[in-house]
Amino acid sequence: MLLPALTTVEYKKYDCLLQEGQVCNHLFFISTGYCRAFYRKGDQEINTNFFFESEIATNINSFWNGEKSEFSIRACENTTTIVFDKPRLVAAGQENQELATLGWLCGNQMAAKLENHANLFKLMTAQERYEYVEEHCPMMLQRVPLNQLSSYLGIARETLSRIRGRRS
Amino acid sequence: MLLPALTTVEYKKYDCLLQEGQVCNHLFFISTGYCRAFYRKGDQEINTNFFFESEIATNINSFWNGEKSEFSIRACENTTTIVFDKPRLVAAGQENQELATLGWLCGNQMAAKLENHANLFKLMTAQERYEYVEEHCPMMLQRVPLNQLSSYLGIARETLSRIRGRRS
DNA sequence: TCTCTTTTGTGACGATCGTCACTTGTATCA
DNA sequence: TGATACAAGTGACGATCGTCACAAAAGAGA
Repeated sequence: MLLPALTTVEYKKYDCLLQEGQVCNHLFFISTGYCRAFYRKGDQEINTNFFFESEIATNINSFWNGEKSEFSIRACENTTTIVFDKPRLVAAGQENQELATLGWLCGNQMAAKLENHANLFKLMTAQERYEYVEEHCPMMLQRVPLNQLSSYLGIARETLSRIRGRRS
Repeated sequence: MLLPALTTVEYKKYDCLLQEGQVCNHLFFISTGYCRAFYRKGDQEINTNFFFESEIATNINSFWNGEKSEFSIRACENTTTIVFDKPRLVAAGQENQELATLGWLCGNQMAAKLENHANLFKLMTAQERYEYVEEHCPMMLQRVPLNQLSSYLGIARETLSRIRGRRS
């Protein structure tokens, strides 16, 4: 029942999954690779999220409410995704109760992730935030270049470099 | 169809809607008053969220996944809520497709709120965060005491007091 | 109205972090 | 493999913000 809503799509490094200003009509389930969500602020990019294998990359607001996205999503490696098309997903959801729950599962996962992340800033200092990621998402440190990570953690690239140096 | 799942409950100021360590089995729709969600960190409380009229207060993770809540929710004023009971809500959802969507509407609203909040810290300085709230949630400044607001904005109480002084 | 408590304001000082400028290291690709 | 671009490390300096201590103001209750 789901099959018609699914497509496998490959993105090359730097390719755009979602462009700022567009409406997001897809859920991207990441099979391999990873990607990042970022805002533009003046002449720089601020990373607000990273999506790795088995996570769903999307702009929930844009997807459900049809609003234009304020951020872009780009592949950071060559990335294979399983794309859920919105109209077809909705159609499938009409026929099957189970599929409808996919919607809130997705929102749920996203909310949990965002809440954790927001709390990093309220509960911890810059150094503690780094150590948190070190412990809970070591993969992130291995795969995401430091200059990309810095805006995600709200720390200047130079400071992040020094924090890392301090503890090895 | 929804009626059996609904109860009106009144909470007095300081009353507890959700206790840290408990599983959250309710959605609290706020009719009047407001409440706050907070973590305990050492001997202090860190506010992570405020819920005002027409918003739904809950711990989404705990509600959907049955995990113990890591934070508490307390009334900050005498507060009237419409409580959605989980088992009854699920039962109603079985019979009616429309009701099932309530689940992701709620998660969706929460995710949007959390995302905005997380971005405050990555995109803005302390002063800009204050100005953002001043512009987008002026009610918060009027109703939430400054010492409660400070942890929500990740700013020391004293600094927040000075920021406010600077701009009047 | 008068305590007692809570909230807010203010000064001084130090720690942390951001910024700028530059160097070093590491990919990438013709 | 050499040239170019990108990523990461480093030093110096200043701005911002947190912390501590205390004073003023505002509420709450008897």
